[in-house]
Amino acid sequence: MKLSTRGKYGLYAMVYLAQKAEEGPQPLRAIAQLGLPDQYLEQLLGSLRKAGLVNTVRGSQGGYQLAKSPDAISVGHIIDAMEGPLNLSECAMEGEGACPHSDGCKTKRVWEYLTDRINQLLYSVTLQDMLESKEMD
Amino acid sequence: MKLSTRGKYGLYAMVYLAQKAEEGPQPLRAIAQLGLPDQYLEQLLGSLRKAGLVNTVRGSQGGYQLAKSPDAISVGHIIDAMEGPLNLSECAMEGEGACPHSDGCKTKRVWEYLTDRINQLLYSVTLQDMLESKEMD
DNA sequence: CACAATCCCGACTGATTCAATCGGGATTCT
DNA sequence: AGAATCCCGATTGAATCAGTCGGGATTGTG
Repeated sequence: MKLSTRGKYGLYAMVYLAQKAEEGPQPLRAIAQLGLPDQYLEQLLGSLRKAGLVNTVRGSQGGYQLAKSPDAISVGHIIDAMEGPLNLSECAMEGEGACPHSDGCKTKRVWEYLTDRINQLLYSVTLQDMLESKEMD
Repeated sequence: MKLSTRGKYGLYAMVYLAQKAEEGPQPLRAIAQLGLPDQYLEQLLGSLRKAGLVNTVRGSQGGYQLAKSPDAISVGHIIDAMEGPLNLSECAMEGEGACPHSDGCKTKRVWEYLTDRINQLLYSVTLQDMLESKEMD
């Protein structure tokens, strides 16, 4: 079970933007210096923008910048924007229709519990924490 | 971000086997009554067997049974068997080669931290807990 | 022994997702 | 006007996923 490159690249880009937060909008090219394919990165930044995590300035001298302060943006926000909501069981999403399995859906409760806990964890680590290289234990 | 059906079906099957732990080996057909495609399920049980989580008895009257007691098998074991080890950054696996990114690999530490924490969580919930429908908070 | 029930296993297929590219359009600074 | 930039839908090739197929091996039962 691995994260896709979307999540990984997305976090790289966001950390970069957090580091340059005081320096005005960063053009795509600059971010892509991290070693990411730039046209692909452009797509990803589009998703981050739609999720309200980055702002863009168009035209010459334009670029991308964080839409909020680094302590208001967490890894969870980024993964959510890049890979869609974390949800271990689609069961947890179907409002309708009882679970058809004979275990009385014990599993459903577990997936919900685990999904919750993992989300708590992901939302608890912010870009600010990463910049400070906080010891996280 | 979702779990694949492998993980989900795998857990269903294991919960089923835990419930029937006292009743001898359960044939594939019986497990597939949960609503899982049986030939596919057969593959999955193969993986669970290779991971040492189930034993099989071949021949007539044969079937599958848990290889250990339900409190020795966790959701983490099952997901690991079904989907491979949880690893948010492939970076965490490459022993060689420094991370090429200019953020000094702050991200690597975060992925490692998160991977650890999520694993702790997954390995902390056992089949036994699920049978008892423990309140998990 | 023969047979049925069962597990074992590699090959295959169709659908979906992933990673990335392409081509062109719109905006804004100088 | 022109360059720098973001915007966006379409497309592609590869990988993975979900599931099927066909046949083989093992073992209890009559």
